[in-house]
Amino acid sequence: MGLRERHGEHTPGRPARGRPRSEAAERAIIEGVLHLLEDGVSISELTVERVARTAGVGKATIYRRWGGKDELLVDVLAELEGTFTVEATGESVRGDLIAYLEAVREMGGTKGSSALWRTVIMQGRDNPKLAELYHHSVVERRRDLMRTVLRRGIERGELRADLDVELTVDMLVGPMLVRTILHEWRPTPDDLSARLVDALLEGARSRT
Amino acid sequence: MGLRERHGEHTPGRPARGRPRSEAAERAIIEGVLHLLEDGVSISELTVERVARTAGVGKATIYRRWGGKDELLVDVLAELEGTFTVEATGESVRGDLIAYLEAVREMGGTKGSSALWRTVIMQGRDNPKLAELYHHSVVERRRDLMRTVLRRGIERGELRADLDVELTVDMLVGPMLVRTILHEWRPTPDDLSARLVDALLEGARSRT
Amino acid sequence: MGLRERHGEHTPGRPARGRPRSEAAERAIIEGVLHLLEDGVSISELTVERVARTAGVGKATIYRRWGGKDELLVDVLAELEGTFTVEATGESVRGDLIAYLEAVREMGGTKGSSALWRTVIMQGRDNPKLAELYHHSVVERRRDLMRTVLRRGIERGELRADLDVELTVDMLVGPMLVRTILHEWRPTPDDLSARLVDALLEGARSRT
Amino acid sequence: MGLRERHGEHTPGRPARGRPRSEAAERAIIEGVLHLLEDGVSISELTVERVARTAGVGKATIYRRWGGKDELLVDVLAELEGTFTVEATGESVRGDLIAYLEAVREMGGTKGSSALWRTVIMQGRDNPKLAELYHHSVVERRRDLMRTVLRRGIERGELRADLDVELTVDMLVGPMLVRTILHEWRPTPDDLSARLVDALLEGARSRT
DNA sequence: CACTAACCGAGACGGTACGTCGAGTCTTAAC
DNA sequence: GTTAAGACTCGACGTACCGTCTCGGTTAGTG
Repeated sequence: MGLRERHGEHTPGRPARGRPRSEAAERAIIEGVLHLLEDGVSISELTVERVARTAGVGKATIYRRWGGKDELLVDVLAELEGTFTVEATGESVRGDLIAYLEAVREMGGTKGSSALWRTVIMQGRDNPKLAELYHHSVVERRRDLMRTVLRRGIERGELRADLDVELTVDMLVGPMLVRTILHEWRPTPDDLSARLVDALLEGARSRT
Repeated sequence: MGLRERHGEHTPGRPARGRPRSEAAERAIIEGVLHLLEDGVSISELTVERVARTAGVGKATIYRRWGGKDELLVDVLAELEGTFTVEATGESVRGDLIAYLEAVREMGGTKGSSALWRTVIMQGRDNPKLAELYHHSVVERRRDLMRTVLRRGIERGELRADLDVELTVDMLVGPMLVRTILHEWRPTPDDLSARLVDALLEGARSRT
Repeated sequence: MGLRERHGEHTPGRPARGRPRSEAAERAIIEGVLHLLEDGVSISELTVERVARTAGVGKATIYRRWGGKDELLVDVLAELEGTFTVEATGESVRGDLIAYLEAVREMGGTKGSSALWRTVIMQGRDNPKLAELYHHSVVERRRDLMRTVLRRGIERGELRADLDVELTVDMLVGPMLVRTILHEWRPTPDDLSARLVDALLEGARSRT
Repeated sequence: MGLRERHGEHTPGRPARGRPRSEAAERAIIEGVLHLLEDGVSISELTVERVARTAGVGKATIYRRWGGKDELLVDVLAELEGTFTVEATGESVRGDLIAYLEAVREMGGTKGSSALWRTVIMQGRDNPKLAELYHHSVVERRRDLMRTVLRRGIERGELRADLDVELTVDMLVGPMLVRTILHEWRPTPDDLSARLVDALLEGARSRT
């Protein structure tokens, strides 16, 4: 995943010494967190102590792999991210963008996912390295998908040549985040993605 | 403000007895938090214990007014919100929207402000009542300003008659939030507001 | 007792501020330790965590008063020491010495007492200040009683004029310690004190 | 030595198979402990983990030989005990006893020796088997030397015929222990042994 | 000479206790 | 009845060792 295996792992240069780290323990920890989140345990209730108890693991085994709760949660989020897939047909820019936003919407709906998003956003100030790491390996990967779609649209002539790609990505991602994370309680109608893409494509100005 | 003065205050019906609450203490607490935030103290370092020490106040004095750190922070955010003003001339929808977004951008740049935003966002799951309270008295007030502008634009014929107002608000607010809170580190060029409004008005579709 | 009230207690100079320390908590802690010792809990099983649980007290409340388990145990020992009394009639040196040794023997037989003795002896190297404090306020007090008895014996002519008082104290205390602490399992016959005193008085040399 | 080679050693009945235990490792461990003790490391700081690190040995290598820290320390003490020798000429009871006590005094002065004594004393309650083992193989051996000297004195008529040998041993050993272990800080004058023996022989009673 | 069982250092494992910190509540004297 | 101060119980923090287990890699004998 590129996020895990960062903390105190042995350097691949020298030969592996001592008992290797248990993959079973690692899985038990991450799945323990997911299980707790699915049970509606909030982030502040998600103590390292409790995760260890749930996973049937010593606290030290957690701290051996991650520097603390935050780093662990980033990896759990990465685990969820692994399930993120987009079915972009490439037939039209409109279709691809809608497919992408639908995928984002589904992710946001996943149990615990938005709570985790919140946490990583929260940690941005406290732990800049963590935030940067997360953004480079998760956020940027997603944004790149959109950039590719948009650039192809410009090349094909479907989108205006002077389009500000970065700004457009923000205009697609931003509203989706507002709905799924900030105003989680607000309903997200099924055709939200389509309406958002259309609004972006057609513009708000009256054309009489 | 509507947010403060909620917790454990004596009912105005019966006569006030004993020593009245010190307004000086209240100011000292809120300004203590602001001072700490300006000094780069992160939210997790912002303990009630530390706030009390900084403000030269007993912990009980804080708990007498607010239910906990979260409620206190909402009031501090409301304090900041009080400085939020928009100079909307009413001359054109474009100008008003740009003026509004510029005001949002300035708020986001305020020291500690985005950290507080993060916190309230974070608390959404843990403390739904708090989130709701915050949204109704701060967020909705802001959104109402935009709705008014947009509806006036529709009436004037500047905006298309079938415009989805709520969605459009999200498309203006969302990207701004992404910049000022999520990707705080990304540069926010001076003309960002104008470019965002224009992109929204004109649409992305190529018009040959 | 002179041993307690050492750790982090407020200086009597300035006025007492804040909630005073709970004497009930203090009693609960010390009596909790005594209760555990009586239940046959060994010193290494006597964790701070367990004492806190038994006494129904937070760990911090213990650490607020004592620097750690060792200091606490010295105070518990002092508590036991408070029950140490000798019924010396002053009629004869022999009688007084026997009475004293009997008192020592009873103390050693007290549940938990010898375990505590062991601990303090043990800590001698690790924590010299603690050991010194203990010796000055407990051990020396006891030895002084014996010195007085012995000096009175010399004045009366019951004991030889050139008697080495310190050495004689050691010769009385040492064997008793060997029996009650070191070789706890060895039987201590009822007339042990008398035989010890007589052996000391009469000497081992054959007198034909 | 009689103490070592107890733990998990292969039964001599069946043929020895596999790699034999490294004597070098064993020496490294014991000398590691002695080295640490000489460096002023206290018993509570003397963790198995640290001993293993110091000796350049895996923890399992220690646990393969001894059941834990306590058993290891008994063996280290036995190592020291090996240096205990008495030069008893047999010419007079007085001379032999003094020679013996001098040997004890020298042992007590050895670096780390008294700390180890303390430890074994300490463990008496927690680990009775250990204490018994230690007493039978170290303490009793020493005491037997004294019993022999005393009985010879009685036979020769140097000592009174009704002498309580056990009690007399205690009266010789006890004061020496008090000085070298309990009151380690008290000076032990060169002629202490002689004065102690003389006091025991002559008695305290005034003989006018 | 190959086999193989038990050793070796290293270090991860599930635990327990450590001593500290903060949460939110309670109890003083002072005003 | 408030105030600042500082106690209280509770529970999580992150660390250190415990005694055990598991690696890859020796190091004898035996077959």
